[in-house]
Amino acid sequence: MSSYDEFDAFEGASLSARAMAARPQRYLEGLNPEQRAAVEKLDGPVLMLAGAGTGKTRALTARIVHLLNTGNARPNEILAVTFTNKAAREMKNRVGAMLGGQIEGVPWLGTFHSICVKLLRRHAELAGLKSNFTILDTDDQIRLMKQLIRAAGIDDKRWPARQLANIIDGWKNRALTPDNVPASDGGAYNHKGVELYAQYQARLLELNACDFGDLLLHMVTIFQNHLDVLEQYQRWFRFILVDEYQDTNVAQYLWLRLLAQGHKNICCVGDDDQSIYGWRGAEVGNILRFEKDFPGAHVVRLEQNYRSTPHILAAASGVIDGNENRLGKTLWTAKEEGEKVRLIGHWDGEEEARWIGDEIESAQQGTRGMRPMSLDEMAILVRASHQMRAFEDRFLTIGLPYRVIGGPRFYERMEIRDAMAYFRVVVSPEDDLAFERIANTPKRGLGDKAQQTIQITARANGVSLVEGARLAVDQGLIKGKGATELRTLVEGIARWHSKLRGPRIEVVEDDRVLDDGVVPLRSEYGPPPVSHVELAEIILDESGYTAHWQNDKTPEAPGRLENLKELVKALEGFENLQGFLEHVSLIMDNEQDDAGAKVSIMTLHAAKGLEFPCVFLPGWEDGLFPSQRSMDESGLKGLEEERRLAYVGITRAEEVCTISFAANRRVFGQWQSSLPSRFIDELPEAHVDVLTPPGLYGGGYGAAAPSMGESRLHQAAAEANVYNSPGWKRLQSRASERPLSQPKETRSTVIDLDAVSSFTMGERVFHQKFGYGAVVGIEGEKLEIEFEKAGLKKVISKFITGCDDIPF
DNA sequence: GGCTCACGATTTTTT
DNA sequence: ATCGTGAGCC
Repeated sequence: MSSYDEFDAFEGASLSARAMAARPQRYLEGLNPEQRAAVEKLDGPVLMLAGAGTGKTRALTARIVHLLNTGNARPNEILAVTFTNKAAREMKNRVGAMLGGQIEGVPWLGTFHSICVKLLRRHAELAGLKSNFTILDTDDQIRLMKQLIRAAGIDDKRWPARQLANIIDGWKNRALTPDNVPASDGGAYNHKGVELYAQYQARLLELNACDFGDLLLHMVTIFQNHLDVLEQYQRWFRFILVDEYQDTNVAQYLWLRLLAQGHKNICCVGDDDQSIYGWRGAEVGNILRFEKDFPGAHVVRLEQNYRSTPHILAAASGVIDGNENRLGKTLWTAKEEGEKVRLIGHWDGEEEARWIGDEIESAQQGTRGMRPMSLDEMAILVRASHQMRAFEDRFLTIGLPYRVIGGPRFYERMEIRDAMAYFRVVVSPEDDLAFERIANTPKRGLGDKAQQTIQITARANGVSLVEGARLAVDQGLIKGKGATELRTLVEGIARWHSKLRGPRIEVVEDDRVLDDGVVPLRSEYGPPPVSHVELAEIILDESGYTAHWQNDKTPEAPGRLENLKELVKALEGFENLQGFLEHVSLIMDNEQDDAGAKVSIMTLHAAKGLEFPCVFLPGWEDGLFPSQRSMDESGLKGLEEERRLAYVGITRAEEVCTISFAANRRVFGQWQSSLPSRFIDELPEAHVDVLTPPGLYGGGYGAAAPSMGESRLHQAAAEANVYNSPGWKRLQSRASERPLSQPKETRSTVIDLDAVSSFTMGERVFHQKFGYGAVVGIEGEKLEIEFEKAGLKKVISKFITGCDDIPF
């Protein structure tokens, strides 16, 4: 019934559309009334305010399916944008699952960047580029800027390239081209910022390249300056959907607004309370202003939370209430009470890590009437990544498996970037930045002078660096070992390049553009002589790059070779090298599929969108969280963003949420004592349990806790300052010096019993994280090892492998 | 060209 | 503390 009702709202729909509308709509079942309203209100602007854990992805995907199923849109008329590839992938999968293979997919579902690449390749010439432009990552960006900075005679030590990159990124986020930068920003980068920005943009065009920010900026500029192009897409994209709208920056906002001007069917989903990316250009204002930007907007609030217990929700709400600029939502849940949010103070960061480690081990067994939990169900969410170390150290010591989420991505690793640069030069020999990177990697005896000669020769002849290198060698401008090696490299590149494709064959012109949403790529060549996977191996071998790491004796070398193998393996999933490079330039994620249950350690930012039954939130100290820097730089705005971060953290927890702080912490090598976070005061007392810190049974702090009654949590928290008294310091320092084997260890039955200590004193061993070292002590399965790089550590033997190759 | 030493920075991070 | 970078030295 209702399906017909809402369908009737669309006049002039074709018979086929009507027929499609009659399909069963199982995807609507199980949606709550608000979700359903957000799904079914198809025309006009819609703002879906989706609180944490309220089933926003579900509603969003149901909306796409509904658009298709009712015949209101064909797949290629829907533009659905996300921020991350992960989100895009998830949405694709869920839409695909709901459609059950009826429709191939939604071609214009992707990240802002991937969609812009697709668009920009079609209209590259309007931005002064060729359609095969390369996309530079941050590293390339910085190297390029450094060249320009030095060329301008600026001391790049006093004025780091990184800083310029941030400034320029900031401008691009605000959709500012060099000639649009407001005068008030003129002082940026020692008054040279705007000039260098212009130079940088010019250089990018010369290189036929653009950076991430350009993808959006170019498209916004094209839309603004070429009405015909804009109108074409305005007509084409009849329905627009945006995920995480609170994270959009000005450029993304303009891009969306321009495109939505046509049909005005734009549905933005987001949560102003989860806006935590202001520091990289996100404008909460975009979501706050939505109703003004899109008059007549329909606002739907998703407030039923399916994730957390009432105590957890209440604690989160109590904290976020402290923010002024909010659209306002009240989350509720049908779940049962559950445990209160737990709060505990510690003497220092190490003790905090030790306590959390113990808690995790007992949670695995299931204590205090709690069900036993798997390590996969637990996470530690920190404000800053340096906080992770304490946990890693502790968990390695007690043999608790953990995984760090985030951190350096696979494709950002040196060896991967080197290999990719090789592939890039082979695919496009005019890619100067890539050539620069690999020219002397591995070492070919090319010093600064030789590299300069190549640059000069290339520039003098108006050719690429590869060509320049060839000329320089031919003309004898480079001599000796370097010349021979360079000639080999240049010849190698030409040889590998020739293996990319087979012989040329006839092609038929095909200028289909938008009908299926994909630019048809037609092969102009016969099959290549070797597969691209084999070619990749050939390149890495013949260039000497593989050998370079095989000869490297540092502990990282084996891992790097392993990564290279993985890279080549990843190639198998692609048609050719070009396709792979395109994918990688946009998709920098790093799926860790390592088996076995592990506790997750990550930053609060990385945790957004995730959920765990049991969450630990350590380090709630003023200065660390909220971060001093954030408050110094952005004042109240910064503090509010930190508060939203607290909200995000608490709302990750499904069943148990434990907040902790330490009275003392080592920061940059200095001991520093700090006060509990102001956010702790904002937790509603009725939903919090104050726990007794370890080692203080019957002590002042422990006794104080139960008697809190009317007193504020703040007082309990402030008790941490009792720790600053000399007496406590003595007591505590004794407590923390207690040998690691005492009472706590007896509970650690998790340790792998198969790992018989087969190690001998003085044996040379290898550890995944610490590298090579020598065994200097053995206590059962616990080894004391003097690592060559990492120093003396105690490690469980199952994390250690012996090395039989080199006798120590 | 490769190594050592000193200096400086050091929130959060996607594409 | 620690990591990365760059200058200076062998």
